[in-house]
Amino acid sequence: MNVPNSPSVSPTEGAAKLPAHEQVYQRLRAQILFGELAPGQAVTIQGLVEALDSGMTPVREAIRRLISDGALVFQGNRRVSVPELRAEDVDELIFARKTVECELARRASTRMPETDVDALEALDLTLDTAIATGDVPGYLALNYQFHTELNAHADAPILADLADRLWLRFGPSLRVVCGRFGTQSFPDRHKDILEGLRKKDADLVALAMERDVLQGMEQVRAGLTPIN
Amino acid sequence: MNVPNSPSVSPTEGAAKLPAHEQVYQRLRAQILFGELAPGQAVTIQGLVEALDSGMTPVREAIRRLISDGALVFQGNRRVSVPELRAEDVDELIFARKTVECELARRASTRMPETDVDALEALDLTLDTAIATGDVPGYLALNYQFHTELNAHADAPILADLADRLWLRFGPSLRVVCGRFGTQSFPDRHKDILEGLRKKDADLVALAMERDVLQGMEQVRAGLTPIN
DNA sequence: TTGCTCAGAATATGATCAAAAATGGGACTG
DNA sequence: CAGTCCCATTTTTGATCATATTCTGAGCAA
Repeated sequence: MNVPNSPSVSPTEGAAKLPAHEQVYQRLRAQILFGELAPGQAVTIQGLVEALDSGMTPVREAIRRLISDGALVFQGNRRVSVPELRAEDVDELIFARKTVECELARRASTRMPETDVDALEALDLTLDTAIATGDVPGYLALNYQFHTELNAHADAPILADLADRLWLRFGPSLRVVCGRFGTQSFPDRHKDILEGLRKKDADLVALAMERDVLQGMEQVRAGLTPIN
Repeated sequence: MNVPNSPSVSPTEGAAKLPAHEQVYQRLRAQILFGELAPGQAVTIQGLVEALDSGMTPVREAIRRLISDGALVFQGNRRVSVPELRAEDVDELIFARKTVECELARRASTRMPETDVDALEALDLTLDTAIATGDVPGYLALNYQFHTELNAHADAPILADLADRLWLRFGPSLRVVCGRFGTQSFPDRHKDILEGLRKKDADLVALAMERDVLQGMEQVRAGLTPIN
């Protein structure tokens, strides 16, 4: 799931040219999205400076961006931590994801060329093996990638951006769910989505997406820490 | 060792409670939201350091946050500027605002106490005078405040956050429209919204909000620069 | 318990380095 | 001979870091 850091091959272009604050942002973002940082966990600037072997300024900028993303919360005093999801938050996320991601799926169904559907299906097969083998990090990364690539084909950058932000909010909790129940409990609707994409049936895709979102979010709700 | 506590009176200033990067963020955000920065205008760090008489780090962090908000865009090379809205963007914004803000209005209609509806109505009266007198900055600020306070009463922080972000995207363009057509061309639906809030009629509020959003966004669409 | 002190972390500044845009001179072409 | 294009120089701006300053919260003493 990581970007292959091979700056030796392509000297002119590649990940090595990204500024440090961008690299720190991407890494931290991935860590949050895939649950390497637990909900409620404190995040300190100097801790990240040491952990990521970076300077202080890039870390600060990355943290600001992630706070704005809703992926981190600023706790009044100067403390920053990974947010903990509440039951009411899940209701909002369900509504927002249903409307935004269904619309994105609808748009993608009319714009996605056949070859890209093939690629998405191949991705979904890899996802299935990750589920079968209980590979939690792989499952989280591939599931996210499935939805992200679908959204990217909707040709709607603002909506895709909204969807991306929503994922950042429940990413840490999703990981908790997987840790508690395993990957077996995630019967997704990706096959239905793919079928709809092949038929270019927007309604079918939207319906399948709605079910996929609902199933995923109900799992998240079930995995919320009851009170403490 | 410091001088013992005398925090009662501060001799030099009174508003030093917020950290500098927060102050810079609020100011820049307001400038973008209310169109003091034109779409397409370049934003430089050092320019802001001089203009706001601040250090480099606070400006830098504020810019990162605003990029994450979608209020500024990072233009590949290290340049940052105020984004220019395109016709397709308006379509997305219409969809997103309609779904998100209508839901927020729906929720607010069942939760907003009578006294707060009164306050909102008073705000709307001030807004009317701003429209009548052609006070563009006042109109923009009060209109934003009307919607923000309504959203705040929905008890849905995630959705309210999404809505706030959407406003940042079309704020600069809204100012352009006002500069071109004046405030007279904005017949809002606030009266209908208020009526629905009084009756606690969620459907009525949602319908009025949908019309208000549509009217506003169509104005924005009409004011897009048709060049290139 | 209350108040003081102190260690440590966050905030903010300015300097330094690097990169990109702007500028200007020179050569080439019409 | 004039205009234009290209490339090197200059200058502006962004990125990063080391360091000083401020603030928070915990520990200790009365």
